[in-house]
Amino acid sequence: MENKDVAAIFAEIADILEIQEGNPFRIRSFRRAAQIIENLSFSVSGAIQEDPEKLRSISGIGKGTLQKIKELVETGRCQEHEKLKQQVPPSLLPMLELQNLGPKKISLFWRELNVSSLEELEEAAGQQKLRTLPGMGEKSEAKILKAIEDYRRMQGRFQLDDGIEISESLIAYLESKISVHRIAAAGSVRRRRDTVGDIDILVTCEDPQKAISAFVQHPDASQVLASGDTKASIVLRRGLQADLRVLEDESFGAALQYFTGSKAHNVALRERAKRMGYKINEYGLFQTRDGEKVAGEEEEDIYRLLELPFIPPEIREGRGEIEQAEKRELPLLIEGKDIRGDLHMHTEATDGKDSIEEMATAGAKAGYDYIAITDHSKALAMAGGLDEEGLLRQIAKIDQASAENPKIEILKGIEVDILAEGELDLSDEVLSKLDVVVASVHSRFNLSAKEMTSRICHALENRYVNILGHPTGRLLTRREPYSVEMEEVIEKARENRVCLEINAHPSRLDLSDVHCRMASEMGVLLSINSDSHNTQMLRYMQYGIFTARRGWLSSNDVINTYPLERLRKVLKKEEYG
DNA sequence: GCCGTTTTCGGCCCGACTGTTTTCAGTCG
Repeated sequence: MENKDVAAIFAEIADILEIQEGNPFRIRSFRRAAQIIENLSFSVSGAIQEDPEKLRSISGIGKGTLQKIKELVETGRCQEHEKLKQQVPPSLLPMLELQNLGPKKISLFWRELNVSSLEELEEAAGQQKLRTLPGMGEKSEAKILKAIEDYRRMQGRFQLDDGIEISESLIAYLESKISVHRIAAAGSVRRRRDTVGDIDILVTCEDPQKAISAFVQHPDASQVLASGDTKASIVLRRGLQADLRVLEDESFGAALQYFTGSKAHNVALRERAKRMGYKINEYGLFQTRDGEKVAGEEEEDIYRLLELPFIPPEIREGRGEIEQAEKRELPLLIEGKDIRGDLHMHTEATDGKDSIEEMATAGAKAGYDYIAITDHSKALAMAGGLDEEGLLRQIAKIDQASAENPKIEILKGIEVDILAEGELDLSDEVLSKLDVVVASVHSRFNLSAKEMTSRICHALENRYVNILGHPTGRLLTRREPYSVEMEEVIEKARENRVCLEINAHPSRLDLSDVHCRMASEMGVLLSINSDSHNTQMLRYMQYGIFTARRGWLSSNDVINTYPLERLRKVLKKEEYG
């Protein structure tokens, strides 16, 4: 059982308890446990078998949670969860996703009107039955119908690149409409999460009312969800929600801290503040004893007064960053300027658009010392994958291009398919002629976790494999990762001196941040690759760096920050870490 | 359910907006 499965069950327990109006603090504990488990850098099933104390020592995992994890790992079920599922129809739970509808109302509809599914809710609202209940009226009923419609239409989260682009355009729009003092995007966009659920913009300006009205009149706003004195929410045509908060200059830093989150980070920070005799909210840091405001204008001041170094937004996820910061043991996170090359890109030889020379020129322009050309292998017929002969011709072309391009080293590579049983799509003989071998799964995604794990591990045993490409195959917002026991794959990579890829394409970002941290803690090296299919895509590197930072990586964890000579040693497996 | 340099019991982050009220409950972030 993988961490995310265990986490999902705790989250569902919390949902059910919420509808039953159970103790809110108990509910919060289950949610917190779910979040901790999902973010863990080791697998709970391994820990249960080897060292349960490792779990128990985490703040937020107590006796009860540990017992339930143990039960889940050993039996695949948990009695309390099974019992709760009997008491509340599971069809009730998706209703929690509806905007402005929470457990209290859902429970009310269920008790009073026997509404137990989205469809029944829609029917009851259509028949104007909801408005007869206490606290309900005509408007609430209409809102629920709208929320059902939105739920069916909206796909939920958006890719980070879209989130960044939309927030930058909203900022430019506001700057063109009003006299802005300071403005910034907060939330998951600022934390550079792989997907974003909404956009948070903070602004200080001359005239707050004008900011709100300009915002709600944005030409791309399809809906205004709220519009108050200091806060407004709109839904953009693309389906993404955007929130604006208007602030005083003296609170900008506090608001930036507050709205950057994550929620888990803020809760932990507030607990610390409280222990130290302070109170934090979006307006500032205040002394508990006399209410005096001691910080607020700059975000840095808040961390400084709490006796912490500045914590980069990318790692503010409540994954132990505050404790590490307190000990001054946060890693020095990798930065864009550390990258010296790009080890995964395609050309017109297969499904890329540009030539070897054009990719090399683009690499040199990006300031790289080296690139690797890694086209597809023959199993990927759709992409015109290379067979042994084709690859030999490609090798000759790369040598030629390399001779003509003294500015940058062009490494000879391939992205070779991992076939059904874990064998590779090209012979060892031809692979041995290459500098870089990226091995990737592009087919048969539906294997069981066990089969997929052994398939990938088998491929990693090939002595020519250097990098496991996009290790879980996910496509953000479109395709779930295939099931695989990542801890086993990481262990196998370490044994065989293979690196794991962070595929920087914004729809992949795979390895995920959590798995990056797991890999680095287990002593495995990574490579951040753009997987470019044309020269424009080299810029995707930045998204891979965001993911690496979110995974607590420093430049030493990432082989394409190494000078060429050191990189070559790693690729020849003479050196590792 | 979790936690403890005030506590093994009694707390648990906090403020804005909306719709329903006529002082507040529910929801959200």
